[in-house]
Amino acid sequence: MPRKTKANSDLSTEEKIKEAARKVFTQKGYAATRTRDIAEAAGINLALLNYYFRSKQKLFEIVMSEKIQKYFGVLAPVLNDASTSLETKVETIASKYIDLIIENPELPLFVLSEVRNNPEHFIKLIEKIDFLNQSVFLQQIAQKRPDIHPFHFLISLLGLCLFPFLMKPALLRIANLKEKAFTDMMLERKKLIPVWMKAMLKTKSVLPVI
Amino acid sequence: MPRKTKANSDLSTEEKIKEAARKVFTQKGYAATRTRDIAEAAGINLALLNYYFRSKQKLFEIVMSEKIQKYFGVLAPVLNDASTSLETKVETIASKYIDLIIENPELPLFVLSEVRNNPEHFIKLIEKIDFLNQSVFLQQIAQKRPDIHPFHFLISLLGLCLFPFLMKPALLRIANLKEKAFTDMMLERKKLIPVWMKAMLKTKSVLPVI
DNA sequence: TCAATTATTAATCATTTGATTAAAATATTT
DNA sequence: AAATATTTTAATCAAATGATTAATAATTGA
Repeated sequence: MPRKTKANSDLSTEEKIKEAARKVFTQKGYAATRTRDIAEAAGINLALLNYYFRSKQKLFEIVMSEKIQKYFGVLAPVLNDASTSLETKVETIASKYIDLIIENPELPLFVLSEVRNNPEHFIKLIEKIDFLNQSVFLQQIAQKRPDIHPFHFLISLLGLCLFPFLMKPALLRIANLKEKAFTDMMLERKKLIPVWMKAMLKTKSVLPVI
Repeated sequence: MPRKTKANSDLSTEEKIKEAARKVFTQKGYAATRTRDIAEAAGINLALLNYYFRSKQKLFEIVMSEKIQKYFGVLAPVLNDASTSLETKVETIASKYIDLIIENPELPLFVLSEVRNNPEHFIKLIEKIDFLNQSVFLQQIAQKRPDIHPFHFLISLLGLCLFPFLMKPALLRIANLKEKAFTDMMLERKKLIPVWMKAMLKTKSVLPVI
């Protein structure tokens, strides 16, 4: 067993493994990742992986937890801030989210894939974001557009931010973009999305009243 | 070798395997799928899989090709129709796409994951949609909004259609939706998205002129 | 310093898994 | 029906892979 009791000066091995795991898992997904890949990427002996983290699964869960926290942690405080306007929230979310994902471009697809493959791992994490239902953000939307389910707008906002990163490989090829040009476009979207969302919230009602 | 020369009355075995492969591959992704899973789902002996399709990889490529064709095949004719307005195109795409995905809800994530894991498999297929660059659709957008890269709008449109399906598992849980309610929301989006896109295309310019 | 603890390594295990083989069953042709 | 071709099955192989073990090295605490 690895010791955890003592303040060990050199955390590097354990951290190296986690770092490598983050990288390989996010790149290839759980099933396609071999523990040997992680060991190699970390520059450590394969057995050390099991020494520090019992199993591939355990290591994955740790890395995953952190990722999800990062993924949704950005949202929570913004969405529940009663002191800011809806418009401000949209601006903040678009800006923070796009920045976050520019630095973790593989995160969205990774999370979505793994939620699909192992939904049970995410029950706890999803419970953490149950606050969303009662969030100030959704209330503000509902107030402005009582005719449309507020989740329509939340999904749209997230989709406008995230989807380009999901399409990135295809996009680079089809639109003939370089990495830099793609990033620039995503930075542009930080300005575009709030404007778009504002316009979307203003549109006339088209859904039948029930 | 399976014979292919003769008009065999009973295609069922080969087709059963493909059907099962479609299902299991799209549900779990390539790496997490075991040929035994497919065989079991198809109710056939494992060896038959290799008898009809040499290898897991070959079977996957066949199934994949068909899926992608379906995925992008809907777009092509619509995007290149010079006789319809931009608005009409947006309506048609939103409507057709959402219908398509309601019937293949796992398709988007499957395609995106596999493009990530094996981009080389998709080079040919991506070449097929190179027409997009010169498509009437993009030209119409560029004409209406010369200040914004037309791909911004294409991505947004696709994102608004597809992203809810990617988020579906989380959404059902968080928004407390049932399957039916989710589908209804997606049908609503067929009306909402064209209205939204129209509003987005009308917004005032916010990007700096270069 | 030296015993005890912790970390690391190489070798190996056991299971999973894609694929093959040889024999049996079924269908087709003559 | 006999011969031939095709399909299906059970058994098995070989490689990959997650995990363990036993020995060694390094570190720590007395």
